[in-house]
Amino acid sequence: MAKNNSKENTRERIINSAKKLFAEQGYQKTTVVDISRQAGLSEAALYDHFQGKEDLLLMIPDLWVSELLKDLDDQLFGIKGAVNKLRKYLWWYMRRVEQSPLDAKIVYLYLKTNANFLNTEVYSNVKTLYLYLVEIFEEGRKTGEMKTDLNPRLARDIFVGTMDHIITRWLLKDRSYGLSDNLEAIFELMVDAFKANHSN
Amino acid sequence: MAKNNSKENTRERIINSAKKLFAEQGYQKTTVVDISRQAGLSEAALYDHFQGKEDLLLMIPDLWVSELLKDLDDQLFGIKGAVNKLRKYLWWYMRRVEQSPLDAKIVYLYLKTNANFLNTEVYSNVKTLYLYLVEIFEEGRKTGEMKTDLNPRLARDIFVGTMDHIITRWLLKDRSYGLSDNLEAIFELMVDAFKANHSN
DNA sequence: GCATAATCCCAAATGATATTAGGTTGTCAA
DNA sequence: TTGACAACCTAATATCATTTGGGATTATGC
Repeated sequence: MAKNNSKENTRERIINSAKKLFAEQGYQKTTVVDISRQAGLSEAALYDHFQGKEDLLLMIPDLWVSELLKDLDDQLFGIKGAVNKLRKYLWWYMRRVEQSPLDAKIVYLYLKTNANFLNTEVYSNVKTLYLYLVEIFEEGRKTGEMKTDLNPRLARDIFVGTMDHIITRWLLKDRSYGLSDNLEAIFELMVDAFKANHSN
Repeated sequence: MAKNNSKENTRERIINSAKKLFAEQGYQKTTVVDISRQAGLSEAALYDHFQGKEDLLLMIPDLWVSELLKDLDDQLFGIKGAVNKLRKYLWWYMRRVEQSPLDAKIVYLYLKTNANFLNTEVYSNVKTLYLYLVEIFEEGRKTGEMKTDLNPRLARDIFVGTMDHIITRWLLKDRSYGLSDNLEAIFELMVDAFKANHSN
């Protein structure tokens, strides 16, 4: 239907406008008027599509993280060995962040401060993304590729923490350098924490 | 002087009120009226002491991080070996966070989203805090206690990223468990990424 | 002492901005 | 044709952050 289509179009236009403005000026400094102007609408019309400004903020990364989740299976399919999967995970994720810096900025800088984040669909999807890591570490432990006494959740903390830290700094510094610089070096470093000690 | 003293008192009362409310309800949901009521003042009086709500937000962790910085030298003094210093750093920092959860919450959840964060005194102090880590890693590299080809800045990224991740989760989960649970285990794991391989 | 200035505080505007009310137009199905 | 509904609008209203313009109290200089 043309109607439905136009509605979807408008929704998308609003989301994209908000995404752009939130990422550029920050959540607080962006006004609802800004967003609706950018989308070519009145403020009131925006409220027919979204509950409000905060709702809009939570909506934006929802889509992105869902897509990530959908893609991940594909990306890891057919890769042999825990270390290789882990490497793929890292490069894949960093690339996706680099390709969608606006979404990433909203997730990393604005979402976590929101009191409702933990009740969000996004949060549950992020947890699932991380779950893959735990599984990879478990696989590595079982196959002996990694330490046999490796605690997969602690390993995940190190891995995710390091990724998040690098990403957050990159976002704060306005993406003035390549996100994947030094990535292989840092990967090798981290992996030494997980790998079985071959010389023993 | 009594006057100066009272002024300092009021300033402190305002800061403590704001700290409490920001940490409890979040920055956005806390109003200036809330803060001034809590401090037993009118809104207008608050503006004689601070430039505004945002200024207040940036002021709060300033004090805390300065204190941390002052304390750090003392804490590391007299500890021999890079790994031992690193362990001390981790436990010390986590304890300080546990002791000042309100400050930590503001730094970790609200400050990073602020556009002016990078121009803040806090940011520069945080960088100095991290610099100690780089120095520890350099020492470890030089003495052979750690890998001779260890890149100290990458090692710092892993270390800081992991700490931050653990702290952020703890804060988001409303500090419902001990922050230092599993700390030694995660430390041992991380250190394997940095340590020289003794068997080679 | 006394005038002057400075400090600390307030009640009441002001201004910006999120949100809502109520109405208009256009589309479509019966 | 008409009634319902979708999508949009203009014009309130509500909620704060911030300013204005003092009032009281306390130092400071003479």
